Amino acid sequence: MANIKVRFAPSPTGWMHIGNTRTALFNYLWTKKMGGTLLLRIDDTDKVRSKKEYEDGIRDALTWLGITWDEEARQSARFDRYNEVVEKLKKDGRIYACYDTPEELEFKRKRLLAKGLPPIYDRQALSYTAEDIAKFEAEGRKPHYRFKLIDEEISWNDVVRGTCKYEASKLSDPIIIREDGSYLYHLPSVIDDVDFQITHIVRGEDHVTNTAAQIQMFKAIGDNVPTFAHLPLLTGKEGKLSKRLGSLGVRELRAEGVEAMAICSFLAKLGTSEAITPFYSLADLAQTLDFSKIGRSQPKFDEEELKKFNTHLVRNMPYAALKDNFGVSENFWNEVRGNLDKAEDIKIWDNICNKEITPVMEDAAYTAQAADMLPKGDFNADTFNTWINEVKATTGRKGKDLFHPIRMALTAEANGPEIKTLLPLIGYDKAYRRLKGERA
RNA sequence: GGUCCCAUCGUCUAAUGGUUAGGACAUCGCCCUUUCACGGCGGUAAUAUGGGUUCAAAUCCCGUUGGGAUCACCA
Repeated sequence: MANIKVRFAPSPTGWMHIGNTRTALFNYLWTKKMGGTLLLRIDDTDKVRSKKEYEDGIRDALTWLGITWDEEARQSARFDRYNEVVEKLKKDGRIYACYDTPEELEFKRKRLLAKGLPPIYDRQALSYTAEDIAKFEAEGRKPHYRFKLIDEEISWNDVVRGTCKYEASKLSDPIIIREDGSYLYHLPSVIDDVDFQITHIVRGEDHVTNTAAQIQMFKAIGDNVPTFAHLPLLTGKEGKLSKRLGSLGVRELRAEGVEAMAICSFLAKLGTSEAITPFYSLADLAQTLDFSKIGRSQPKFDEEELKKFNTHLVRNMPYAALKDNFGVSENFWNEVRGNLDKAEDIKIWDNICNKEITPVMEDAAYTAQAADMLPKGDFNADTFNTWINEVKATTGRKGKDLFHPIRMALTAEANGPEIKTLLPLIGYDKAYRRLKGERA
């Protein structure tokens, strides 16, 4: 399987979300594992809905996730090429003009559905007479164009679904050019896949019937049909579909402190027979990619589980994997990370150990007394035990009464890393002053 | 409604005709820890349903039920 080439083809009509990300990720991981190339193709044939801001958003999200691409293409720049192919296909009789209005089509669909029939286009346009067409034109109607499916069985061997078969007669001839002359998704996508020599198409399962129609397009244009891999779609907690818009955005997750590698590790393993475990680089993750381990049923994506997983990943994160070390040392990170919920929470502890805080005084007289017993000089790992034993012996306190006022004075937080490890980080001066109730 | 796909612990899944139905996450308990965690150890917990086929079915076949996709002048 030499020189694989895949593509991620988002349409800039919305933000990157979890479903998109999963598709992009699988494409990316596969190129990394196989040494292939990834094309980022902006599918902006829909001029009305495509927006620069969404396109930028997609790039930002991919970049933040660590998903890089080798080549780039834009469909709106390739209309001349599409026109060329359309001319050929028209000559071949594979593309035909239709004059139905959207209302007429809608009506036909509803009628078929009401009769319990599949809402497939009836191909009335294929039997237009010259008079019919002249009449439509006289009415000022503009044609839209359909791709004519050949009535035969279409089959392919899907990397995740195995052998797939469709009867073309059960499918509608897809509309490929709108009444206003603009292109719809199906054909340009195929032309690009041919021109950019895409070898494998990895996309969501929602595309399987498109694949059937598109295989005929590939054959009509040339002879190279790429290999397909259709990933089962993610569902939401309540079984609702979480595809496309309306599902969770990458930007939101990022803003909530979810690590890029948490998203990638989670999405790469969800729905596979492998355990979801933290990976700290996409390169490592890529080595574990195996399409044969992807199940065929639809996994549930639960945002809460992702967040729990993120916490787990952060608490085990090596210093080297930190994108932003927030100005703390490796030693500091290792001492504190086990208590973090999000990586940026390290700032809270940096603040406590290295900046100024106002102590919380639960028992000022007691902590002041304890302050005077603090060993002078540099603190080390044993300092706490020595000190607390003396405090215990002197005051007769024990348990919560012994520790809690000290923790609150020292850190102003009820929970956190052991005071034993914190004390050397805070140092004598700050510790003494905080125990005395001073801001330090 | 047509077509296609799916159905094992709460969740993701393993077991390709013979297993005490395994693992991971979550959960619960214990240990560690004079906090919260991290970590270690252990427990609870599943083959949707009805028929076949077979000495033997989670596994093969048919039906039912349930879920999803698609059938757009979206991608």
